[in-house]
Amino acid sequence: MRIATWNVNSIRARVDRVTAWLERSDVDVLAMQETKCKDAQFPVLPFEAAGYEVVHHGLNQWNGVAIASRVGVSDVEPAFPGQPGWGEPAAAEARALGATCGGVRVWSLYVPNGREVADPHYVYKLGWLAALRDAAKEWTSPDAPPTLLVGDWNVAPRDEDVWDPAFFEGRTHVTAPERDALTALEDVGFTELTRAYTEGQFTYWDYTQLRFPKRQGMRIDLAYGSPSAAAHVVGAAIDREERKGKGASDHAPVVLELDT
DNA sequence: ATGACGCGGTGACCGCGA
Repeated sequence: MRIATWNVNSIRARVDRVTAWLERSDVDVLAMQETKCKDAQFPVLPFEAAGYEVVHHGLNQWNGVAIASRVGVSDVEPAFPGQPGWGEPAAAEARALGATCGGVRVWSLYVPNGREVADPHYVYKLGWLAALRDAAKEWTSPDAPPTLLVGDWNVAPRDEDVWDPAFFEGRTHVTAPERDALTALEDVGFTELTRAYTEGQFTYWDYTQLRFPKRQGMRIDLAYGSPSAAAHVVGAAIDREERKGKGASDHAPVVLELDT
């Protein structure tokens, strides 16, 4: 089974590219982030024509997460247990969608950006990741299905995961508390699954400043697996070709290969 | 070649992304 994650940066602007990629990539499940639309606006027909069912969670033009699957989708959850909200008063955002596809529990996650270290959004980001860790504790028990947490984590786990650590000094995505929040996932039994197969590669390049042709990117799109999921991983790849050309998302798709 | 930001919604700008 092949499972991919991709921050598509608006599914309505990108649906032709995304479905064309699906049709030639032999991917069974695609987790998408930043669909930027409400459920009724999601273009399901092109996915169905390609042979995929789609579940989507979108409340407005911000955020939005989806899962397309050609191996079934069941037990859909539009948030993880304890997921914090944002705003005054705090309200749930469309940043997490869980579904069981081909026997694997897949979570499509769009972690809050954080904006700046001094911004309340940064506090929200850390709280969101802490709550996810608490929920994930329950997903490593022997009777839980193999679980994958995939998406745009908005954290570069190591210095080598950004093109210039000095550029990011004092900025979000690289701070110790953010990195510790990912380590905490490992402490409850999850393992990052893509790095071993994609060393030195990035998943995101800013649209500005010629970041992509200059190879100035970040590794922020990651896949964490529970022990029973990690045991089945036999490969991973970042499809950098998809960042090229007019109409590309600023993120590349990340593909995970399982021996199931 | 991989090339100088791009979404959506609103209203001819702005919020947001990272």
